Amino acid sequence: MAMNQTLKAIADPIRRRILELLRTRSYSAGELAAQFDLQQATISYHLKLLKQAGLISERRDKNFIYYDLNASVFEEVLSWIYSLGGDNHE
Amino acid sequence: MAMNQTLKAIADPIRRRILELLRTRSYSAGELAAQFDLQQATISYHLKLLKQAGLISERRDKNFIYYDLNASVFEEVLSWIYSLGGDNHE
DNA sequence: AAACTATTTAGACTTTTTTCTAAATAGGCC
DNA sequence: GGCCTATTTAGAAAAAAGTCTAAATAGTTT
Repeated sequence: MAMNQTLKAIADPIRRRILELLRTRSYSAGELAAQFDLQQATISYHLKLLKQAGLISERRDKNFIYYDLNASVFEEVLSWIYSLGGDNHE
Repeated sequence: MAMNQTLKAIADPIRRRILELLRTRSYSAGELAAQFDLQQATISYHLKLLKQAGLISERRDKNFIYYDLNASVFEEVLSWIYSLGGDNHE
C-alpha cells in the first residue's frame, strides 16, 4: 500500500517539481505556491498528498509551515524497480 | 515527458502486476488477462499504456501477441530518484 | 474464401484526480 | 481580545483515468 501511494504521489509533474524544489532547502507553503500558476489551495492539496505518502514533512515556525523532503521513502520503490531488472543498461 | 509517462504507467497496481508477471517470461495478452478479474479489453488498454511508455514490447506469433518487459526504461526514473537523494538510508 | 481465434478499438459510463472559490483555522502581533 | 497573515478544509466543478460492452481487425486454418 505504501508504494502505491508513493508512486501515485510522484506520478504528477507538479508534485515532482515540489520535491525537486525541496531538494536544496525547506520552503513554506506560500513560497511553493508562488512557483506555480495555481491557487494556493491547490498546492495545499498536493502537499497533503505528498505528506500522506511520507515524502515530505512539515514543521511550523511562526505562522509559516515549512516543508522538507524525505527521500528515504523511495527505498521501497527502488527495490521494486531493481527486482524488475531496472538497472541493466545493456 | 518520457519520465512522466513511465511514472504514470507504474502508478497503477494492475500495470505493476503485469510488469511483475513479465519479469520471468513473456505472456500473451490473453494469458495476462486471465490473471485479473477484468475484461480483456481493459487489459488491452493497460497494455497500450505500458507499450506507449516503452516498458513492454510486443511480438506476434501466430495470432497471439506476446509481451516482453523492457526494464531499461527505468533508468531515467532511477536517476531522478537518486538526484533527490533517494538512496540515503542514514 | 469462410470460419475461427486472439486481440484491439470505439464509444459510453463510472470513478478518481485535479482545480477552483469561499469559508474556516491557527498562530502571531498590537 | 481583535486583527493580520499564512495556510488548510469543504464542497462544487472540471478533467483525466479506468472499465465495460459491442464491434472491428488481423492473422490462421481448413
